[in-house]
Amino acid sequence: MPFPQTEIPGRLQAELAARGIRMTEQRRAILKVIETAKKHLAAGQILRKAQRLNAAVDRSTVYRTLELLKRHRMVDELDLMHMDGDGHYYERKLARDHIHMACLRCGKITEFMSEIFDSLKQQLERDCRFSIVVARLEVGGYCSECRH
Amino acid sequence: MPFPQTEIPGRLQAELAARGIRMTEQRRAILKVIETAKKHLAAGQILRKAQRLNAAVDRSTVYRTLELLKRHRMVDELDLMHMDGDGHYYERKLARDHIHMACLRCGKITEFMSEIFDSLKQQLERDCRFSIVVARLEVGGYCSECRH
DNA sequence: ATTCTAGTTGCGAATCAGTCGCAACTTCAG
DNA sequence: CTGAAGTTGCGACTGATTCGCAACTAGAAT
Repeated sequence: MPFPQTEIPGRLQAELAARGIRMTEQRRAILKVIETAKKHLAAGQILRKAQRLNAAVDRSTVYRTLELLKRHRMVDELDLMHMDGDGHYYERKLARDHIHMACLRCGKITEFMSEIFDSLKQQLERDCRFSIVVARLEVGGYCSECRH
Repeated sequence: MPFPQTEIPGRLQAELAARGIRMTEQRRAILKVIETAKKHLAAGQILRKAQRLNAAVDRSTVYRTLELLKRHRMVDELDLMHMDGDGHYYERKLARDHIHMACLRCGKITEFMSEIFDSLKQQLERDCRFSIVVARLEVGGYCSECRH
């Protein structure tokens, strides 16, 4: 994730509290997994990691919590060009959107922030009179090491 | 789809032929459905429409043909922000990429071409030394009629 | 501290999109 | 017209995600 160091531990928990959402042991475990993730995690991986913190965490609770976090725009759901099956990946939503580039050969995911991307979103808001809630730009191709 | 009028009927079929790919009745039906589609179709809808042209078309043939077309970059696979379930949508790939905006209230999909989008892709190629094969920008939010 | 209730959970069954193995069938080059 | 390679239908299967429901709990009100 870009600039993870700008994140405060427990931030997600605090944000949920601020919105008056109930905290449970299970949610705490899941939030911690998402906050400390070093890469994009699929739901199944979040489940396994959360269970290491609290063995009681159930699959459906993970899905329900992800749903909750999505609804509150605290995580983004990614496809990462379906590099591996049809599942989704999740990441903490940060202040600024970024682009995901997936290398079709080595599978590496590269993240990139761009002023041009920001302008493009402004253009959509302005020229299409569209009020953006989420914007997801995913690119598939070959990274600098893999393009032949 | 933008500028459908620039498309020649039977174009997909011709392109497959040009690549030395075998043509079958089933594929003809599926290609026709995709070419004449007025909106983005999910695999199941493509199946039903293709079966009207040729009752023998099977679900797996639809999926296998979509896979083939994706491999040859003749269709793009979209999620359309998962407005309805987790399935995918398909559309004929045209010369120029475009952006998909999905209204979270009315469900309308708006397509938009943008020079800024083109520049952004160039920036990724240049600054990240990334060789783009597919780029998918999907935006969720509220369209001009639905933003309160 | 105790009570109460709306919100949350685990469970297991269900759903749903997409995949696969295989034998039968077609396409099309020669 | 023939044969090999490519394609198909079928039905079983997978893997991700959802759901109904009874039991449980967080946290506000007492």
